[in-house]
Amino acid sequence: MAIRLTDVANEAGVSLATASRVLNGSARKPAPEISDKVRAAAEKLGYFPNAQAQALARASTKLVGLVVRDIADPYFSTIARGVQRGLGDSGTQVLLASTDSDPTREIEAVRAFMSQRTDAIILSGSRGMSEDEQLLRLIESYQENGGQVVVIGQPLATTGGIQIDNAKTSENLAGELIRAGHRSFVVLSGDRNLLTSADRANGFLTKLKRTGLSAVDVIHGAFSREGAYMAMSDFLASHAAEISNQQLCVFCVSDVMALGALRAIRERGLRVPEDIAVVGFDDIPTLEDVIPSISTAHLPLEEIGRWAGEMVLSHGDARKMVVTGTPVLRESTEFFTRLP
Amino acid sequence: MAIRLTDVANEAGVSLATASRVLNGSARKPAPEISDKVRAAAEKLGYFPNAQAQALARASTKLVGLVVRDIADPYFSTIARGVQRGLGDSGTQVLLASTDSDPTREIEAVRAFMSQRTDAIILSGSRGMSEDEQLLRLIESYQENGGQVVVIGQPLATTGGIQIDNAKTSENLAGELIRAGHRSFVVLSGDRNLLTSADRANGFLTKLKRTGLSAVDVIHGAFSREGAYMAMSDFLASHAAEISNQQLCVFCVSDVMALGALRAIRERGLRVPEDIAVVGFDDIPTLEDVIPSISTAHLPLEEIGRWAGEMVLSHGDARKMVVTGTPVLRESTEFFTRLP
DNA sequence: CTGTTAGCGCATTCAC
DNA sequence: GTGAATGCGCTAACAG
Repeated sequence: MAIRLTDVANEAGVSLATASRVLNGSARKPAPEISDKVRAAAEKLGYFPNAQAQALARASTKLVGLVVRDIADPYFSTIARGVQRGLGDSGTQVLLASTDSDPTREIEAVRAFMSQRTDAIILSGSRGMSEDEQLLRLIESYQENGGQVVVIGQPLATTGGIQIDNAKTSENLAGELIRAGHRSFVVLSGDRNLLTSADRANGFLTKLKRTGLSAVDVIHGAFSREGAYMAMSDFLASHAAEISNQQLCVFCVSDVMALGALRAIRERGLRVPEDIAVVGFDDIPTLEDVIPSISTAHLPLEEIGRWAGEMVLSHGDARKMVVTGTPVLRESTEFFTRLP
Repeated sequence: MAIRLTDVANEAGVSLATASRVLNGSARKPAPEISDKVRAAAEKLGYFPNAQAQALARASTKLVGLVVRDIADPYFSTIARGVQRGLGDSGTQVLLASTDSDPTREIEAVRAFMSQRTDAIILSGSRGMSEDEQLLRLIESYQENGGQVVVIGQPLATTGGIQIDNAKTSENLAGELIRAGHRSFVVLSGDRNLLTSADRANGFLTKLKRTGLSAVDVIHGAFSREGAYMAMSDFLASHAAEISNQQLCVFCVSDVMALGALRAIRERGLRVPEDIAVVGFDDIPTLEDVIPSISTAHLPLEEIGRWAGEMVLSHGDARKMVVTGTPVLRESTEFFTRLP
């Protein structure tokens, strides 16, 4: 790559220092005439500051790393959009990494971001179990070196971020479903070691218990559309009898899983909500296009991302905020009474 | 940030150069004993190479910039996933920029990437009209300085990339619809200055003409779900008569627009496909969850992204490849004969 | 095979 | 207000 600041300085007949001062904000303001000359030279030569060199000379890189599980998942892509919006025109660039739910890859991503000396790292798809000691240590050392960490989802002791109160949200959601008339629930949860999944499932079960109810069953699948599809298919195959007896309500710990379950239910020739009701969690944009409309717990995903971005900019004083989702009952959970 | 290579070298009692050689691939291999000592020191101190410094000293940054219109749009997020997959474990990091369809922001994104000295830039949401002279000049200067450019969608004279043959794909799609029995078409196109949109609409119209047919109407809306929703709503309101007369088939130049149109149609109380057939373009993953299943032209989005990523790695000899979509007729275009 | 040295491009003290 | 010099952390000749 060519055209260095030195070239611009020469072209303008000034010193390197002066050129630097005019082309980038500096306390000392060069004379207007000089400034114009330098700017003209830069324009003429097509100068572009070398961000790497600047980063080296300054302290900051104006880079923030965003870790997601899968950028093609609407949950994460919506958050990603929010983050970019939150960063606005601050000139901060986003470095993206997808982990595919692989803890190893998550660590690699953080390592890579540390190498890039990103000013901040936004973790949005972390497992969140404290067992990830390696990750925790990594993050701590990043923080010790001045790195900022914003976590979306689980709180992480040493970091700020947007915590999602999954348990409470699920409790509220269960409450609404019960109020709507439902009594027979099945919980479709994700991987057992995914804190998000566990919290949502447990919150739901807690509310049931407190109301004197209990889940007909709690099943597990991968925290994905396919995982839910398979788990639901298995369940339907082995519980045909119970299903025809009553209107079950299946609580899926994420909308993406709800969509997988929905497909399994349909393939089985069952109707939603007449035969089986389905609820999700997250309120991803995709739901707008699904019929029947899917009940869920609404999370302001894009805003959450935006807040994360803004926290980064405001050099987030390790601020923590808590978001509780809002139950939204739609067609997929309309209650039907069965005649015996 | 702390812990430099120098520190590691001191700790290990070797020279800076040696430390560098063992910690990063070099032609010259230090002795095993020395290597172990250095690695141990690095591990102990928690050393992380400073990517900025490395980039400065080497030539390459191992960074690639990805420009999309909106990362929350399934079309782009799927491509983004592909790109990441294509880059695999090459250690190349992805810098993400969203333009919101604003040419200015696209230019800013490219500028930013040039400043970051990304080894390559992948343009996936470009307007593609040659009027963007500013962008073109920018890209040329980037290339002159050794930057690689991969364009997804429109070809761009000086660059390689994955070209999507929108016109031909649309022609084929129209052909299939005609074969299925459809005769009355409406084309719902996007912004007039979006080449992708124009090519798709024109290809479709070309095929109609060649078959002795012509579109009942060609309407325009923003190249988005909302844009399509509004355009379709307007159309339905002002063409009620024609609609009840026959089974129209609405070709939307993208799936996202098809989803918007679908919503407008439903709100109007019309059925798809009985009253109106709907076709999209792209085959975004979202379609899997929509009922009725939407006919479309299938594009291997994730693979396209992957190819782009691979091109970057193989230092893509400005290779160009052309992809033609495959018509996929599903429920949304089932043909119904009207009784007079 | 290992160590020394000179930049990579820029910001920034320090003199003038 | 402007210029010369130093260093950011690292790689790559170049010597030894």
